[in-house]
Amino acid sequence: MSVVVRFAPSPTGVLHIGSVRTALFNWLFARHNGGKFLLRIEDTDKLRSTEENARSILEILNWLRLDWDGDPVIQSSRIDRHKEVAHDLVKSGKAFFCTCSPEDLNAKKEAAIKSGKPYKYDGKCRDRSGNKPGNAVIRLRAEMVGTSTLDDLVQGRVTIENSQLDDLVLLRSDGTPTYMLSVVVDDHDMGITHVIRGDDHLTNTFRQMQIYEACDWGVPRFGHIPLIYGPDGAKLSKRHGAASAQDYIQLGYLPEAIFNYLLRLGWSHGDSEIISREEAIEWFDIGGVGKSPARFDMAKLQNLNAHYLKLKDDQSLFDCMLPFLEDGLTSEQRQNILRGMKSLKERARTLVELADSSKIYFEAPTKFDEDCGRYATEKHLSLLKDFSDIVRNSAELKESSLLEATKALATEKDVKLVEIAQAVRGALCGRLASPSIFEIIEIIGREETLLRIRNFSNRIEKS
RNA sequence: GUCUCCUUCGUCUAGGGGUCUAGGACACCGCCCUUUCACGGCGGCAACACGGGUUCAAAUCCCGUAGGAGAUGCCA
Repeated sequence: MSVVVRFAPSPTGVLHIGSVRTALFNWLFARHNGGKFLLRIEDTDKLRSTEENARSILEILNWLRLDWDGDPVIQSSRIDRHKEVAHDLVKSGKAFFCTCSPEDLNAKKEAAIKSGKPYKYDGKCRDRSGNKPGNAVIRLRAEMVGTSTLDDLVQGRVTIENSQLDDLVLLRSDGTPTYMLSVVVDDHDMGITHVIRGDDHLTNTFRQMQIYEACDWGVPRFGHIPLIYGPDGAKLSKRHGAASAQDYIQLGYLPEAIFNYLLRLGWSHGDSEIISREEAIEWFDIGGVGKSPARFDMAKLQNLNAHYLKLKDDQSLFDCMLPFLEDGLTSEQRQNILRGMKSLKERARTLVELADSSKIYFEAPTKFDEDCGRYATEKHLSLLKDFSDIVRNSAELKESSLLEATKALATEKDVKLVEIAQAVRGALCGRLASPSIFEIIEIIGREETLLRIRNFSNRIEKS
């Protein structure tokens, strides 16, 4: 059986992270089954769609390495075809012209709601015949009796009464096709075998199935995956966890982490947590996707990201981090960051954190965390002087020899090593958390070390 | 309102009648390692929404209830 799936975003805004997951599941389904993963840009809402958005969607798919087959289909280029199908349906009696005005319909709807009755189109124009009246819409002549059943790949068997459905609009009064018509026609023409999409489309699927049947086309299989919610169970938004894929890039997440996290959200393979893309392709099964909606957990994403950060080699991690660093770094500064990368990446959860922590290798601290004040005493001032002497007099600045010398100093002065180390750390980094101070000294060198300690000491003396 | 779907630790989940005194991961807490912070190691806290059935046996099957979500557009 050959499998053809598609991802069909509309470029009306930024790509939501939930849509990214839909794309991921489609891609995995295609790759697992050796099928095709097609792309369709649903840009029929000309008012809200932009080229810019469309471009950024492709960028994000590329970023995640979700490669698609063939050229993207641009839905707006297919409008004539959609219209043709609608008119064919009128000819074959499966659809009809309707001249009810939106105002009339609205009035009927409000009346129905007011009287507590379920509303649906009353079929007033069903028996109209002849040519298209001026500003008529085309409605599907929907099946009203019996039931319809959908064997959903994710949701299982779902059945509804056809009486719930009504004669949906296929072509608007201005002659443009509706979403319902366009998806069906495009999915059919593109040879889509499996439609995997958000479960907000679940009930619409029954309407779409009727269009397939009216056209006498085979109905594809459907899989409706649950939406993703924010940490508080509400919709994912900027306020509660980022909402768009672009946000996560800016927050400093790696594509590997997003890939893994999104896959694990609502899907699992036993106890596996860290899943490579190869394993994902091998293991993915659409039936294994959970039916219940999942909440987005930033902490878990961060943990995964930290994991993938550590996995990356120093050079490529540096390249990933580059956009988060300020421009104009000298090649020496870059070299220093690279040398310190091994220890830096153990401490960072995101590229933003990594870039921030790497500052110690190209600029002296300009501000100091409050808790550095603990080491701003007479005693520490004197220790910093002694430590400076060690740095000044060491033949070469090696981590091991510096450590020995500092230990000796601690013994001599009868203080704990930590007292010296933390004072030095504060002076070098402006904060009390960093890689080994001796490693930092080895990288930034004698002059810079002495300078930073002097600056810090001056500060203490002033206050 | 009507229809549809969902409900296992705080979160993501394993589980598909007996192996469940319910497993893993993240988060949290404690201990160890340690010049700090991390990393790593060890340990701890913590869940089957509720009520009825069916069955020798139910987290697992059925029916209700409650709560949540989605659909009900000449948006996509």
